[in-house]
Amino acid sequence: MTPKEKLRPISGFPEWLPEYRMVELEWIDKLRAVFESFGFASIETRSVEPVEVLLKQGDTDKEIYSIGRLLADPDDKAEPTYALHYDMTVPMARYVAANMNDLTFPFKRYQIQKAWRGERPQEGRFREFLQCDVDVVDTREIPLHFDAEIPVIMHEAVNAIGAGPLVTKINNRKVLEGYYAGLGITDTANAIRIIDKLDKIGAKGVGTMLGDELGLDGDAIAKVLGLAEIRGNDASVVQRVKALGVKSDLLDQGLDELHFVMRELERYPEGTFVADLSIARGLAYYTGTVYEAKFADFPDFPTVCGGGRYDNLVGDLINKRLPGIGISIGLTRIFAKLMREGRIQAGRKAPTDILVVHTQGAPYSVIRETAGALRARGLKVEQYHEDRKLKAQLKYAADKGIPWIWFPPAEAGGEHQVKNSATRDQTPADPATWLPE
RNA sequence: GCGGGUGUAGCUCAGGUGGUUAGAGCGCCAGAUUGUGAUUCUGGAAGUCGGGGGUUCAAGUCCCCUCACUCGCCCCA
Repeated sequence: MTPKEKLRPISGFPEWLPEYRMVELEWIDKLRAVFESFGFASIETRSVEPVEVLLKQGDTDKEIYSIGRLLADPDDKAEPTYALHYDMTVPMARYVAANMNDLTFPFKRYQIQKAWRGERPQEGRFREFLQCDVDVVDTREIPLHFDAEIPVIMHEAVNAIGAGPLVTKINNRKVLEGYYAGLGITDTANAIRIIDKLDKIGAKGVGTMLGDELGLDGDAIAKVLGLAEIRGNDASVVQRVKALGVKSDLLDQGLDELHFVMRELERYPEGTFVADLSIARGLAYYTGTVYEAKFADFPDFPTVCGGGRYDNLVGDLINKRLPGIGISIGLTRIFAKLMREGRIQAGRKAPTDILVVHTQGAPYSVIRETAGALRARGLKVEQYHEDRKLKAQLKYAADKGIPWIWFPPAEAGGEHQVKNSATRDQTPADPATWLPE
């Protein structure tokens, strides 16, 4: 590997400059505040899981990164295979199952962590990214009210970081599965996968695929498309689904649930939460309400938040059924897109409030004690550790956007001065009492 | 996994049809009557032209392979 290659960016592993990272940190603080305002507690799970834990749920062809020790013996069968987690849901399920006795249910937690996926990167798709998950897990049946609360939490969180407006589409897996069952479609998983392409390839393309791949006749295709085209802001969509005349118990149950959720969300501005019967979500473990949110301004950009209800995530891990519901916010995806669109106002390059310059000839102890006195009063203070020409020190402060410059006296007991970077006013000041502004 | 595009200084890029010691702007460092930020001026450091092979008297330039980045497809929590 040449030195040049060592320096190259790695596709899908984004890094931000300090001025942007500061904004990202502010976002994280705001998201935390919203999650905690709803009573969710934070946990952090390890970055790796046994490969079998990650593969057991969902599909088996996941693009996951496995990890190993460079010094491991490749023939050692006892060496376990770990992999970086590709979401927070599966690790959370494992964590809950492992700590059943010590958790109080319903267990409500949020997690803001990196996730890793090996998929080919492209705009909005990374291999290492930050994700914020909010979930509720219970040992008993989870009330439907959570189905309405979860998207509200997400909505408030996204608003808090100024990333909206989003359009959140809502559907219910029971409606899809019940409807397809009522039509006699057995391969619901594939039907859902094809329907998911409606936005991309249109009704005609979807109809062709349904015919070619699932062997549906024109009548069934029309029925499937008829359902997928239903969307609306309120509970009335339920009537329109019923009007299609497909019958099944599961469908009725799903429609009742969807009706309840949409009724609860009717108080939000039109277009914020929309029932959309074409939304399916790829993940296999969803069993009820599903959510998918996109930027209102960038409809072609991939989903930025997604989630839903699942009957059971831990069934393979312990002999117990733990239903849950949650949603995930794609922090890196949102951040990178808004950055690309120039919507992120980069702040200062450092948190420093005051730069204490190295006054020519001043004893180092005077400079250090000056900085210490200011720092002890809660200010963010850095010293210029080199007796370099003032011009260079001031340029450093200007380049970093440091708002105040402090001039310690050349000898102990002398006069201190402070300068406002913006106005360039310079006045005597006492490090024991001085305050900004 | 498949297809298109692109790889030259820290960054953004020039370098018709091959031809002496590979350039610019920005950035960086130093200086312009010995310590207060700008602009300007002067000087300086910095590139095995992504890597390997081939054609040729001669390759940054042409051919092949390979790697990386990037856009799209596939897939997608």
